[in-house]
Amino acid sequence: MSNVSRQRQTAPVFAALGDVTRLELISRLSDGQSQSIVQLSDGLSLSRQGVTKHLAVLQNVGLVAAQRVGRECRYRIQPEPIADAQDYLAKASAQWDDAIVRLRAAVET
Amino acid sequence: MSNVSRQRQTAPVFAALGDVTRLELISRLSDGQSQSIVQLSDGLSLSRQGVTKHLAVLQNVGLVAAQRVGRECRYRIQPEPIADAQDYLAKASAQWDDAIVRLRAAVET
DNA sequence: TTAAAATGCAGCAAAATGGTTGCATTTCTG
DNA sequence: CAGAAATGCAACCATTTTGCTGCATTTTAA
Repeated sequence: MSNVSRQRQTAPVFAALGDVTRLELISRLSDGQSQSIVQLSDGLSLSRQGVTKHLAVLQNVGLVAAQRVGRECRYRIQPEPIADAQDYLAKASAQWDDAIVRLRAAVET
Repeated sequence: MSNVSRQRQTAPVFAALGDVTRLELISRLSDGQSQSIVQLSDGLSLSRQGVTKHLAVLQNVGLVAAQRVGRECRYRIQPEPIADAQDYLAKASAQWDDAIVRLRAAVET
C-alpha cells in the first residue's frame, strides 16, 4: 500500500482519537464489554445526545460497533483500527530510528 | 498518572496526527533531517502559509521543533510524543486483549 | 393500557479548523 | 545597495465540529 493511501486511511482514526471525551469512551469500553448510551453517558459532563454524536464519530471510523438490543443501543470496541494506528506509528518511528542510527554512524566516521 | 491526565496529554497529539497533510509532513521529516518551510511545501497542493499553519499545529503538541537558521526556518521531528501515543495505544489494546482472554476463559468454564 | 425508559432526529448556535490573500520584515547575494 | 528569497503576521472566509434543546418513536414494565 502506498504512503498516501495509508495516510488517508489512518488520519481519520487519529482524528477520532483526538478528543478527550472519545478517549474516555474508548477507555470505558476497553474491558471488552458492550455498554448502552445511558451507561456510557454516566458521569460525563455532557448531554446524552452529545455522547451519541461522539459515539457516531467513533463508529464512522470503525473504532466501535453498535447493536440494537431491545430499546437500548449497545456499543462495543473494535480492536482493528487501533491495531492499524499502532502499526502506523510503529513504522514511522522505526523509520527515524534507523535514520538516527545512520546519522550517528555518519558523524562517527 | 491518572487515566484522565494521560488522555488530556495524548488527545491533542492524536488530533494533530488526524490530518492527511500533517501525516505527510511527519512522513517527510521521518528521515531525521531538518527541512525548511519551502522544502516541506514542495509538491503539496497548498499555499506556503497553509503549510506553516500545519507545522504550527505539530509544533504546539511537540511533534516537531523549529530552529531559525539565517532566513529560513528548519523543522525537525521529535520522537517523544509519538512514542507516548504508541504507548497509549499499546496499553489500551493490552487491556482488552486481557479482557477477551478472560471472557473466553469464562465461557469455556 | 399507560407511563417511564432509551433512543433517534432535526434544527440551531458557538467555536474551531483549514484554507486563502496581502503586506511587512529579515536575510542573503550579485 | 538593490533585489530576490524565506518567513511572519493579520484579516478574512467557508466548512466542520461540538454542543445544546425540543420532540417523536420504540420498547419495556407496572
